[in-house]
Amino acid sequence: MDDQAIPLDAETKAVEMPEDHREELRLWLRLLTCSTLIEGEVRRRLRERFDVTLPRFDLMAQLDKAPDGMMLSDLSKRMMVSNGNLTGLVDRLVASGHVVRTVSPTDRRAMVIRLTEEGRAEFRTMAGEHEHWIAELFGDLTGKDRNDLMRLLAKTKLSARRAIMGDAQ
Amino acid sequence: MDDQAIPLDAETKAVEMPEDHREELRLWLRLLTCSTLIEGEVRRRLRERFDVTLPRFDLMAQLDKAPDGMMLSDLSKRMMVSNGNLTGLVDRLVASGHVVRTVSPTDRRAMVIRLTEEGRAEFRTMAGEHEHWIAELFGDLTGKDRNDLMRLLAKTKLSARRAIMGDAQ
DNA sequence: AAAAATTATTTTAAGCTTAAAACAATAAAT
DNA sequence: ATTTATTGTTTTAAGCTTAAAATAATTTTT
Repeated sequence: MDDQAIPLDAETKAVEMPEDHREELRLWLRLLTCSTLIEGEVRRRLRERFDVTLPRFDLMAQLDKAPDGMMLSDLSKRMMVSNGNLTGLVDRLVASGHVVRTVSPTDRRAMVIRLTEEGRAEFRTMAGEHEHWIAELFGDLTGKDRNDLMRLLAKTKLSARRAIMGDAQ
Repeated sequence: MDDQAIPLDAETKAVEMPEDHREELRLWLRLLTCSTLIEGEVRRRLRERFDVTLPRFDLMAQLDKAPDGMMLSDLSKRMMVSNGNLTGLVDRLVASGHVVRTVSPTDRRAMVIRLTEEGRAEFRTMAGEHEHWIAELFGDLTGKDRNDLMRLLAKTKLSARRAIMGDAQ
């Protein structure tokens, strides 16, 4: 709409007239700063308090929601990380006794990953504290702030998805 | 304030009465999803289009704003990454001819990192496209959306900082 | 001025992460 | 039924990332 505010003749139109997207850029950088800041602190506390890494915690969080376990490829989609990444992560969590890896009975390619009893118990303890950390980190936001932010981030998520995947699918 | 809505007798008070912070948790996960989604796409396009990694791009973006270069430790603070991380990153950017590393004339401990002419030219090209990608990714947000989101993220950033550093300093 | 503390950077070890290639099993097409 | 394509996982190579320890120079304290 700004483009139409000032009438342009044919010559002026032909000249490269780059739109200014600094506002969107600042928005993106601020979003990134927020998540980096919070993620870094969560990572630090998880290590300090439970000697666990954030990726391990995230993986266990996914499995905690799936009592019957999850396929590695589903984990990959949910966590938005590569399959190869998960292979190593699961290796280490198997080694530490937090999860088990079994071959799917219906598909011999697929691996089903499941929390062990100990893994689940340990995760629940960590998750309890984690929830308080998050509440503390977002503590200055009012209920309305959180609501508004939630809505705007939902819209942002959809916008990004559309830009990434195209409107198709 | 919710705690005071229902009067509790001494006995009830003594029982563990955990507050529910699932709302904040969902907010955090949504924020993280947004930044992971966008960051992943930017990373993918930088590689595809310019064969460059996001950390390299970020480092050059900082240097582009500092014509006289920056100290490694300042870079570290700005980018919110460890010093050790930067040492390797700078190594690789020196090897590819994008930046130069010089000892500070005023402090023999300090390294000043600067873009080369080629590095700056290449960065400017990439930054131009990058700005369009971001605009596209946030394309479904209205001007008001962007404004509101900007404000809420500013508040979130302050809230997180307070929680991390404490009110002091 | 010498000792102690701080600041700036690098090194190290371990783990995280990705993209791309390889492998293996299932599903679809002929 | 065989070929072809797809799907699920692992491996590989390179790079990113951190925390902690080590090194070196500056600043502060005594």
